Amino acid sequence: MKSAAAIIEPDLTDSVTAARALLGWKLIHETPEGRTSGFIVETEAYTADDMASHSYNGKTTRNSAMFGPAGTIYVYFTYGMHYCVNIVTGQKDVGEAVLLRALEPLEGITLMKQRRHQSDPHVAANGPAKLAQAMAIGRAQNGLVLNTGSIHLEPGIVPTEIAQTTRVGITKDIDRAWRFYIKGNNFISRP
DNA sequence: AGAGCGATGGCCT
DNA sequence: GGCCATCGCTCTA
Repeated sequence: MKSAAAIIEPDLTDSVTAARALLGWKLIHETPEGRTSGFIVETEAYTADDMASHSYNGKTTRNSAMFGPAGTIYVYFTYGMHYCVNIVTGQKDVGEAVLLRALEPLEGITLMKQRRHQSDPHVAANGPAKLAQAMAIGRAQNGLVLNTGSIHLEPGIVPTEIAQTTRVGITKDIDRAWRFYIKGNNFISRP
């Protein structure tokens, strides 16, 4: 029989909708050290006409992954020491993405805590740079496409209630309420 | 060629 | 709550 063997994945067409829809999905990274995974519990959307977005001033070598097709991983380095992980959304050649800000650890928790030099799983991935470190996602993973390499996205949990706020740590277009998190979850970066 | 700065986190008070 | 470490990328000259 002809089943529509749909690889279920969140709709990444609209970046803001995708930021909300990604909550609860399971992010997985397979590395030689082992497999780590967690539920996405906090996100932020960045769009092409958004002054806070890295893509606002056009494509550069740094942000080129952001102009790839939806599902591409965009990793950037900031503050001289931190990596942050995004899932590209929207149309190819239009720079839009969803920043992953926090995970609720699921598999490989010991490894995540080791990478983070922390004993408390609650602080293992409760911030964009912590998430990147706990999952060992860095420059080498920039440009990977979800579910075609070492990084995968799978269905996870269905959020009970979603909270929406303004975004964190930006100085431009600060009024857009494009941060989403699972209300009541203990693994988010801040209320 | 070089200054300025950033979608942060950790430690200090 | 505030400060600062630290460096690649971007923009300007």
